[in-house]
Amino acid sequence: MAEGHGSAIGGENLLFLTDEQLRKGIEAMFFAYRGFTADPDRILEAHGYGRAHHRALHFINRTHGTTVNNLLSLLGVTKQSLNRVLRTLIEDGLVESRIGRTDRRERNLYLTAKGETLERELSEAQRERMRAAYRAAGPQAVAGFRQVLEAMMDDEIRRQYLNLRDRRP
Amino acid sequence: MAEGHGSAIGGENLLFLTDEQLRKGIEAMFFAYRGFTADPDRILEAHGYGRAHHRALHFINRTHGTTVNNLLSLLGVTKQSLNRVLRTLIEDGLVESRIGRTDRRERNLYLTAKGETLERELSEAQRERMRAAYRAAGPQAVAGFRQVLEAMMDDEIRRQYLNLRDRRP
DNA sequence: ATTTTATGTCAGCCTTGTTGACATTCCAAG
DNA sequence: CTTGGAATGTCAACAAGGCTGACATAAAAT
Repeated sequence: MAEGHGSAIGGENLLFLTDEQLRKGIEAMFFAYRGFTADPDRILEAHGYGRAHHRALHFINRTHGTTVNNLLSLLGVTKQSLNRVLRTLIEDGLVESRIGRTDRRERNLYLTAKGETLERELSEAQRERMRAAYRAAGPQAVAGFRQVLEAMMDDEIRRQYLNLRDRRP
Repeated sequence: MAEGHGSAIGGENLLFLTDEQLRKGIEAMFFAYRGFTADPDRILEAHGYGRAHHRALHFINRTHGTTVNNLLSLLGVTKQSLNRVLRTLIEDGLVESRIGRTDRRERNLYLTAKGETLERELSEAQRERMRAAYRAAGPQAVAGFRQVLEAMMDDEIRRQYLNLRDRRP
């Protein structure tokens, strides 16, 4: 299968990329993502939630008071799909939905104390795995890891990702 | 990124990792994985398949003649779940299932010409994205990327991942 | 001869994605 | 003030793709 296409040759920073190397990268993404979600998944299951709940909790915690629309574009799902998850989180008292002050059509979303507790439990498990991986790989590897991941995102998503810096009040 | 993150302090290879840096890594994984699957997803949709079919095609292509059990442990799903996908791929003439020669209980799985065509279409789209990301990030980044991803895998999965090297006949 | 293994299959359930339709609320333009 | 459109919520229905449990078959292993 197509060995020997995709080779960059020459001057400075060019890579010699075989399809085999690229495939290993693809497989690494696939398997690593499994590890990446494994710990939160276990915690979520114990609480009767799924990954969708985790994502909502994460980004509500990340950008306090975010609107539903903003959350939708971050998560990349339909409002109906998000709404189902959001409803259970609100019913269970993990998320608070406040009517917008300036625009009363909007809802501003916040974690309750209970929601923050679960979010912290989830993110600490995930951070711990990330921390261990970072330590094992070393500082230079970490920088490269982030660079490649950012380059892999769709443009619009990358913009949103970068805008998430230091937004917390 | 990489402004002052991943700074090595103290003795050898120690990292100073803030929760904020770890969170950016977590979000990078989440968003990058979306990009990672975006191109194949579009192709799959046009053919009436889903990600599960892609994964099966990938690993059958990767390890020609693999058994169902082996595929199961690579994919990390139940046989019922895999079987549903596999059945449609066989019915559609993308995959061939041959009775094992030494052990006739086993089924050895192969891509047909048609299956190889789709697999190549999918993997070329995915490789192209990976190649672009690698080029944008540079060789050092690529090495780091792989190191962090490997460190993030569960041990058993990493073993399987490493065993996939150079297995192709 | 019996047990175990590998596989397939049926049935049913859950999560989480989708579309479509429709109601409500409210800002903003005419 | 009325009306159009935007933001949100909700209901219904459907699909993909996970899961469990139960059961069948063939073949290997004991």
